[in-house]
Amino acid sequence: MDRQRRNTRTKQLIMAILSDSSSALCYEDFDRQLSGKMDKATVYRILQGFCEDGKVHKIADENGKTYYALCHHCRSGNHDDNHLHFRCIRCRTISCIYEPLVIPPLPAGYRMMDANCLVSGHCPNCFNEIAGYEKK
Amino acid sequence: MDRQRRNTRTKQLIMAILSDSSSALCYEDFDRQLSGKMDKATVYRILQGFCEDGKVHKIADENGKTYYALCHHCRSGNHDDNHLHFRCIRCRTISCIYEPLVIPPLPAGYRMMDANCLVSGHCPNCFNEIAGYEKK
DNA sequence: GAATTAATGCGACAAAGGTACAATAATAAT
DNA sequence: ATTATTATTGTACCTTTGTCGCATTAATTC
Repeated sequence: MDRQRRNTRTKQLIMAILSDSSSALCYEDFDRQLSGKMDKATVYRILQGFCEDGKVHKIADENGKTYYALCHHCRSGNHDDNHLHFRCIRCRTISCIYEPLVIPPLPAGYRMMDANCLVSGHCPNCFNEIAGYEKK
Repeated sequence: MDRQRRNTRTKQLIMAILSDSSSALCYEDFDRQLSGKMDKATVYRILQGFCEDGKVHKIADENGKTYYALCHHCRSGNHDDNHLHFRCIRCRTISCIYEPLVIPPLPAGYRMMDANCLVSGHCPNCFNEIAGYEKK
């Protein structure tokens, strides 16, 4: 029998922060928005729980730091987050890109079960700002 | 003027380990093959240097642990490792897949500069073993 | 062989995250 | 509404992965 989840204030807060954000968030982002009022362990445990429930997925950046973003089409224990993630090298934000991701056929014998892609470059916002500066 | 590299015994050993391996290696792998004789900091620094020189590239796994593999077409300061990396969920090895990787066109405004893909599943070896067991 | 300076070993340190356990607070049961 | 149950939280501490400063060692150059 599964352990029952309880709908606590902290979980609601964290879920609200996730819903309000257009980009993926790391622990520090949550801590800042929670004004440091919640313990580190609690925040990590809640995010971990959301992942187990299929509500949130993890994204590992180039340095291994973990970011969290809401899932759109996942079910508990059956994540389907094989979409692209984009890291802007200027503003550092990571966001989900929901274009269908086509992984090329793998060499004979490989069986793919999951894909995790982090593309980096300039996001539209930053690209515009850079272009703006150049024109001046 | 760049700081000159010196061709030390340790560097040769680490390069030999990399050349002999068909999969990407993490610090522990190097440490084991060096029988724990080299200091942690030294090993990390050498690997870091190889990366700067375009000889080696880093791969971050799902948990942020770093793996290292030889580069094939990179120049110093100009890495071109946008190939797929494959993590076998059974034997845990990570290997480079040199099939051309086609990133789908990004939404308007995004400028891609680099891509990092970690696909996971079963490698040919493990898939065969699993299939073998099922038939018995 | 001597001088120069890159590389190494050592110890301490840092960031990201997890764990054990007692205290607290959602739910369920009465 | 009150009590019982047990999920959740806070606290303190630990682990893993990796970095830094600095004195010592060893490749290169002269």
